[in-house]
Amino acid sequence: MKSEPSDVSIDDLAAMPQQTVAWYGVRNYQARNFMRDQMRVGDGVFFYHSSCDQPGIAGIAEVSKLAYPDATQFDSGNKYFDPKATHETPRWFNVDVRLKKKTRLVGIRELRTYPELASLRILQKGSRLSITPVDPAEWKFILGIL
DNA sequence: GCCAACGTTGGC
DNA sequence: GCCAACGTTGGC
Repeated sequence: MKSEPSDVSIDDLAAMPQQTVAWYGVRNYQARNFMRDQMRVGDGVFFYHSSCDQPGIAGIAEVSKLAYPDATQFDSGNKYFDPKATHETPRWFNVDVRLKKKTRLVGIRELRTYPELASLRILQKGSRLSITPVDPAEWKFILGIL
């Protein structure tokens, strides 16, 4: 899961109550569907810093709450407000994510050097999705290089 | 700041 | 349903 550290960094997450953050503001249908349809409590998450000086994996987290409606879609003063969303039929969801541990920063450049990660979604050309699945083999491999 | 690669919008 | 125009993402 990508986060801009200027918004929420791994250290910000560590400082939050229960070291948990609601993953609000996702306004992409594919990313939403991953959260809503596939992510389950206890699923592992790589916390990735994007759009910053040192993009890369900054820590490990886990899903701590199943998908639920993203409150920001109903707030007309919020930048993530969606006039087409209603409480009856919410359009956007978020999960809660809890920090497991901060790791060394594994930069995207380093990630690209491993043949084992050649098909990692985030490394594919044109991949802009903020939430992407990680294969079990990729997950294990990355754990091994931390 | 650039720009490739997407996603979304809206007229037709 | 097509597709041009526009907006966004995100590494560099």
